[in-house]
Amino acid sequence: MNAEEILKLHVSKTTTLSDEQYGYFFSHFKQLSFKKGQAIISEGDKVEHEYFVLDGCLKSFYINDEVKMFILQFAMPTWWASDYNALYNGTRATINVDCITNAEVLSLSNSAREKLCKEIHEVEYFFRWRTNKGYAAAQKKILSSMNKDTRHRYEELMEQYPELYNIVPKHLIAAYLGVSRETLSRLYHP
Amino acid sequence: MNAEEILKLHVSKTTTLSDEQYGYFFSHFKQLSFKKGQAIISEGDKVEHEYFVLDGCLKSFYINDEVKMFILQFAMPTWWASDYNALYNGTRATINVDCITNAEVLSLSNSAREKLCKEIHEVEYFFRWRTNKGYAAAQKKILSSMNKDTRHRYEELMEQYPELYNIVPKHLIAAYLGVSRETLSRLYHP
DNA sequence: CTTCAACTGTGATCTATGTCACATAATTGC
DNA sequence: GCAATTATGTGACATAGATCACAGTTGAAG
Repeated sequence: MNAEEILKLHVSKTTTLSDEQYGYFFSHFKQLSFKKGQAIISEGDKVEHEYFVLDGCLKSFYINDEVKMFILQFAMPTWWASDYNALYNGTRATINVDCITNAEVLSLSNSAREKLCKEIHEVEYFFRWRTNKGYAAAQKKILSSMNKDTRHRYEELMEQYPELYNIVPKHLIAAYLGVSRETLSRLYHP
Repeated sequence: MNAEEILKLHVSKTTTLSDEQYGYFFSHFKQLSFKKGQAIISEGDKVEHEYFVLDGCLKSFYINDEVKMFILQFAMPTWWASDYNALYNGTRATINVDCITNAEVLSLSNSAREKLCKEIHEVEYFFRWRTNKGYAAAQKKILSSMNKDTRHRYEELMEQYPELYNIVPKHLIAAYLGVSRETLSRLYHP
């Protein structure tokens, strides 16, 4: 399946666009290839785009003053990633996004999204819906981190995204769960 | 300021509606009064509405199997609250919402929101924008909880919402920060 | 005004997790 | 194919925070 079809399938799950509308919509995206380890957004950057993952796996993460990494999200195919705070507010990036594996993505600029939302009511619906999903997922993550112990959160993650087990090194999983790599290791090597 | 004016001011910060459009928009809201301690949404309820706070303070929270409470959000005037997961997906509530103080709210049903979004493009823009804000706030909360110690998170909260200090009992603040009331108490009484 | 419930403070433990240190294994680049 | 990273396992110890127990304090309702 090519990029145009993958995105179309994704959009059509919630939104109805005519072929003409979809063609116009898709024309605003640019396809990009990245190598494993390559940065897409780095702290301090001007953030002008968001990214739709076609293939591969990205991570969005924050590095604190003690140079410790905290992973907000792994982005698998059909997921979106960016520093949305910076993107919406026109501020500099505080979140980084880079590639855990080689990746194919579609980029969409903030201005193109806003233009499309203005021009096509259905597109605005689509992006509202998408953010709703993101918001619900974020809430769930907050509750899960307050409520459940590390083992539970690890198993929840593995159950929901088994692909991660093979693709993502354990210390990154630990950084996602918010524990040290040693703690995660000891969970299954007591 | 009355309910209609408060909501109008809130909406007009991001969105331009004609007086006629706004009147129509507002006609879909219902004003409700609640007493301190009263429940608005309880676990297991069918969730059909979201709530815009005019006056007072709500909390949205989760109770786990050990009957421990975790607060997701305090909702102050001009904030929105509901169990959005349940609201969007038509599932039963897992999140509770109740009143920390007496409260005046405007309720909007899910179906009315969707109808308004369909009918008035600008309204769809408003709700997309609103969820964007919520999403950004949720991300910030996730990072903050992974990254900062309890004292930092407490001070951040107090700095951003000083009103809470007088209105909200400390054990609820602790439930928001995800620590025990004893730990929070000891922060400032060592 | 008084009575009961909700809220807050504080000591004595216990426990999960962090940190540091080092060893080994697996990947990647050349 | 080998060297150099990068990833993982594991012991010893430190520590933030949980839990339990109880006392004092405030506040709301009759």
